[in-house]
Amino acid sequence: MAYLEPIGSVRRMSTRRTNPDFLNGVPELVVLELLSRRAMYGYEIVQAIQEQSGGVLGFGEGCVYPLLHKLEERGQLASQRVAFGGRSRVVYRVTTPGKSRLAETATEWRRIAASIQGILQGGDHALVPVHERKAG
Amino acid sequence: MAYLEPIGSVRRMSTRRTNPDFLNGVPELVVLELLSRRAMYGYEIVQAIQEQSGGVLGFGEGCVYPLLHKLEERGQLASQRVAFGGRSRVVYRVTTPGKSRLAETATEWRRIAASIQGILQGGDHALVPVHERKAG
DNA sequence: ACCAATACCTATCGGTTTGATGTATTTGGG
DNA sequence: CCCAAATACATCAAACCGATAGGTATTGGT
Repeated sequence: MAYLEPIGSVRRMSTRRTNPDFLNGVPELVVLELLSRRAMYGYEIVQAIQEQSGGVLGFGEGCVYPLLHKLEERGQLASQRVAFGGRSRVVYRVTTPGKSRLAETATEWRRIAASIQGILQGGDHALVPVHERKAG
Repeated sequence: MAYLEPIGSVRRMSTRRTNPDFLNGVPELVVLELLSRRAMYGYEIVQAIQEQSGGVLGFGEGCVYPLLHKLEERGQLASQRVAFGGRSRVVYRVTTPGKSRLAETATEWRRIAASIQGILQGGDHALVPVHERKAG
């Protein structure tokens, strides 16, 4: 059906983001956090993450959209289709369970980040050999 | 409790760790950091991660051993089999390329962690990146 | 008409971590 | 002495996640 032209291959700006690892679970946390401030639509979130992170984070649409769907399935987000200039956007907001989830994951993140930070700054002090024999 | 257990099925304490996500790439960073202080063997590293993180991190052997092999393949670690009381341990140390790698990933981690921290504390006042500082 | 940006979506690939299991040796308790 | 637990190495399947590349449609600028 397609014409012989690469009509589908819309050589676009590329949604690539080249994130540097360390990111498991972070998209969820960030999306919940951003949406907890105000309702947003998917495309907007993708850009907001880039901007608010100063370009450090850049989760593509292929990461964000499936995540939004998943969070909605879980009942942590709710969506609403909103007409906007003859066009429609799917606007998401955080539900009450979603707020709980955000609180949990944010706390968890701080714990873990602090722990890693501690190890990275551990330097030569706090150098305890692992010869602690189980005393019990 | 049948005593006729197959000899191989050693019902052990289970190496499960139940880490809470947020961890992609972190094992590598932590292993390089710990080894940069002093040479260690695998089993020791697994325990050191738990202890030095105050129990927050707990990467199992199934995570650490393959990681050690991978890092060695990359030339970022070097290993040496060391006899120890009729037993042998594989002791790892960080190579020069490994130290570079550690420096890179540690810097990267700080960038990302700071960014996420910023978003989590962002509230409504938009934080503007302050990387305009430049010597010269 | 064309192209870029906007706006939604899905599918697939690859890497990582989890959790289980295998194997062998040493140590400690009864 | 025997057994269980701890030590110490290793590998593997499944699951999960994010990166990347597609796919479709609308709008606005030139």
